[in-house]
Amino acid sequence: MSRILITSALPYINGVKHLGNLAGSMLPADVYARFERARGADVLYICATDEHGTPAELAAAEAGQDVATYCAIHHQAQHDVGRAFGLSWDWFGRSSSPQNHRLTQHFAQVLEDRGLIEERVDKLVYSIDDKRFLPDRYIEGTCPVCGYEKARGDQCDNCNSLLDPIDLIDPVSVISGSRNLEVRDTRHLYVVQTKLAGVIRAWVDSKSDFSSLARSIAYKHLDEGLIDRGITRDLAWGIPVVRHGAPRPGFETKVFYVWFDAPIEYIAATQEWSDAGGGDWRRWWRTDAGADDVRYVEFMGKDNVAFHTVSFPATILGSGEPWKTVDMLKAFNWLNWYGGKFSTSHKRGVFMDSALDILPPDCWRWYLTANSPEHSDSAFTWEQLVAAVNRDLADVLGNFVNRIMKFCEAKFDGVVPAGGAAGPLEEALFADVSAKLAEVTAQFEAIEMRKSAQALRALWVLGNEYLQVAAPWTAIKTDPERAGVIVRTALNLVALYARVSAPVIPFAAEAIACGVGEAWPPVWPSLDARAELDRLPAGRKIATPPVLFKKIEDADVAVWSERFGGAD
RNA sequence: GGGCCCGUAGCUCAAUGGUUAGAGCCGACCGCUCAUAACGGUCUGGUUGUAGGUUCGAGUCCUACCGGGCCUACCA
Repeated sequence: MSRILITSALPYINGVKHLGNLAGSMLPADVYARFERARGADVLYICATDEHGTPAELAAAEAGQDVATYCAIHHQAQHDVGRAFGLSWDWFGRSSSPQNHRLTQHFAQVLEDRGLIEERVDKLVYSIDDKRFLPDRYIEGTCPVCGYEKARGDQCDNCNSLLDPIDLIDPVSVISGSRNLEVRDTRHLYVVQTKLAGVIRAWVDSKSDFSSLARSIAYKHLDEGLIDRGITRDLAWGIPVVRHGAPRPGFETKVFYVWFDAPIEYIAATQEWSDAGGGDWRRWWRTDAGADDVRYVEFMGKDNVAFHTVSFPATILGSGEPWKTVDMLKAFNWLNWYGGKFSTSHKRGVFMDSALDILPPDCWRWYLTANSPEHSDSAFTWEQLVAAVNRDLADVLGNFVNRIMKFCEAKFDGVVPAGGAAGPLEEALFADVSAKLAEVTAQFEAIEMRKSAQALRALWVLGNEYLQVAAPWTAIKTDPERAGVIVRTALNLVALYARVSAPVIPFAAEAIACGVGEAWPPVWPSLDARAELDRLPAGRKIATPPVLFKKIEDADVAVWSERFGGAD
């Protein structure tokens, strides 16, 4: 049995995620996990909240909570909304877990033992009123190049110059507005990535399954020369910096940088799963404990690629320990909101919790799969959402299931008809379905989201085409046995659709499977349509499920546009 | 500034350098009546951003330009 480890980029703890976060990592990872499980693979799908860093501290302060409480609440909220979307994580962990503390500290220790960590003194801007060092982007001031007054510490949005916050004229803290700032020396740990360039390049060279996007980003950093990375920060919330198990002298008020510990949480979350009785985490992550035959697939937005192709590999390759590394890296672009970005503050865009207020999860899952931003940025529009739900789900799939099951209930007492044999129409159908099954399987296997949806839809369409030509409503009047063959074949199509659609629309698929009395969770079909469309036993009682996909009305769109923005 | 990506039908997107550039949606027409006013069929629709170049052959490769987007390591 093949074993597949799947991770999706860790959603940051800071508030509910929007549809772009879902579309660009968690949803495609879930679709792939469901597909491979149905095929019989041993799948482990791991995700977690990324809980450290300045934004978490600030969000907690704004909410009037201590950081630990804030993170606990929002971890649970993200967990619940993810489950409501049907995300089938085997474990949804927390980067603040004890397991991640231990493992992050372990990696730092091992890297230092191997001479890959150095202490250096940086000059950073300290805000006396905020009582904290300010990350570059939390400082604003006048651009020394062009005079723009709202330049951020790292870059001027007006002239695009890359800046050092120390050079800003009249700097101000974005957090408090305070101008009471000073430059202070601060000591930090650095991973000496310059020593690892050869190892990382050889590793990237060996990853032929990486997308061109992932490879080009990795090579860009390698070609320009890797920069040693600071892996500690002056913060209270995070993983303490220790040495040989004791607080590291001079680092008592510092923690590891969130980007150092977050990817390590992929492994630590698996340990959390393990400790909770899930199984042996080593079989998935240690090549000296059976992880050699694991295929590891990562899903992420393109902003994450450099961290997953350069800095995280630097951590685990630098350790010299036998860790499993990623085999396939699937990177996504952005889902935009009417050409712009999703924005909480401007009330633009739909976030995961409110999305479920207005439509069931399958509608979103289908839309975001069929319009996945996998090869370039894509734009959310209400028009496309309506088309995806009303045309694809309601008219093509939902109506097909409904029309044939209702017909069966009306003419055959809701029982799978017996008797008769497949004729030329069925033979043609078998050939078409076999071809489409092959296409659907190939696209899911290749993790091509849009093409998977396209192929699924083409498979659904075959059902309506078949019914149109076979016309059981005519046959029932003259040749009941022939009508029985048609109904039985079409009901088998219904059952088949439940199985192949399950990765994308699991809730509807389960309702359909239940309606025709089929087992759940589903098993992926073979490519032999003749066999797959002759599975339902004659005489089985079926029950038409309630309307699978309610259509979206113009009035709904008007209300939603008002509530969420867009279309204006 | 550096790097990367994109530009194809009204819209969203396809097309290992190889027939006449294809799908879905939208639109028009025809058919069907089992079904969620649903389904099926036919048709309309293109100087592939612009200008050059390489090639027997270019949407695809090269150059320049125009337009849009992303990344750039301390937001994550």
